[in-house]
Amino acid sequence: MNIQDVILGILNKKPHSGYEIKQHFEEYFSFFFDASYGTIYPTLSKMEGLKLITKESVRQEGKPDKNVFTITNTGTERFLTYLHGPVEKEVLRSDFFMHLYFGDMTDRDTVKKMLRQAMEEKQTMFDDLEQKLKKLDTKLGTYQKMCMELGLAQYAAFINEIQRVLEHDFA
Amino acid sequence: MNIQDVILGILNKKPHSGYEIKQHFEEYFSFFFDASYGTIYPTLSKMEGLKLITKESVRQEGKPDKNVFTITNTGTERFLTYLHGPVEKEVLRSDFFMHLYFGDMTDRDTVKKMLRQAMEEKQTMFDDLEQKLKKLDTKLGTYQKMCMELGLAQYAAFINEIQRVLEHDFA
DNA sequence: TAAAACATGTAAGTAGTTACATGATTCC
DNA sequence: GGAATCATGTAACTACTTACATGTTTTA
Repeated sequence: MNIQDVILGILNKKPHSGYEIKQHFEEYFSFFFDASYGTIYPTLSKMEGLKLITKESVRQEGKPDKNVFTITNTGTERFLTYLHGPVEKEVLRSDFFMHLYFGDMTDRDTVKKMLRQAMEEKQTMFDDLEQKLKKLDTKLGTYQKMCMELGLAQYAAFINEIQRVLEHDFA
Repeated sequence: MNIQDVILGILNKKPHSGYEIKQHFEEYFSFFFDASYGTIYPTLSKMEGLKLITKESVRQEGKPDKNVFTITNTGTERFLTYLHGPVEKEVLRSDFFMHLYFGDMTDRDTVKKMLRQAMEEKQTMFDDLEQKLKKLDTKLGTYQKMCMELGLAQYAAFINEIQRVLEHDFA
């Protein structure tokens, strides 16, 4: 999976501008993927050069012009190749786990505070994702919902486990 | 969190060679952090230049020589600064979620297979981590165990949710 | 009139991987 | 003798972020 595959997937549903692609990332899959404008715009140019997508300038009322990108047949082919290909190993990079791992090098209270904070942050993420799921309910397909429900299940497990640890080991 | 902080944390317990550091990554926190030799060795050289660590060549019986690195006072200070500093947002990059998200662009059976495979892989990771936790029991500190238990809890939640989906939506 | 949202893009830098390259020693 | 493990390192490359730079339009 690279950002090109992800962009192709989004454009395969309907045309988007770079700005809209970034919004899609934030709205729909911020919890398992993200990319900045600094990656999106150069990638779109590159993909246009590769004939995977085409650009069209669109005038808007009350908003600046935008460059809308549409997927080509080559692009769709390439996306389906990705989709039918092997699923890459998932990568987690967690500073929270690292801090916890080395917790014995600081005092109990610092660790306790960190655990509480991590739990609260996760709870916020849980609430946000849950709200999003409710709000977008009819707009979402089965698989999009599954992604969010899986995300929620993992968040809930994390929260419960921290709660347990806080009660059991830090009483 | 960067790799320097992680290496300092490991060396703060006891001196290690680059090879041993990589082994530590794999043995203890492969599920939330990893780095290759291509990063480890150049980083160790850089850290030696910064006086965060010192190098000593050690002859071994039945094995090639190794360069053992020891943390300096400056290194310990720097590590504690990291440990007391803010916890960075965790980053997940999941090709599995991406494939699932775009599942409606392929057939049900392909998705079903993918879900099954993901569940089996997670189960393997769960089993490996659980076994490691049992095997290393006495060697692990409270916080190391917590990390592993948290990891297990999240794996279990993922597995259960996939199982539920497989029974409920793919019966 | 200032902030927020919409919109696009570049340049410099960071952080990492993969593949290559080498070599010792042990175990089968 | 060949595979596995131990051990170190470099070079080329990939992929990304952050900060910079610019500008429009709407809303408070």
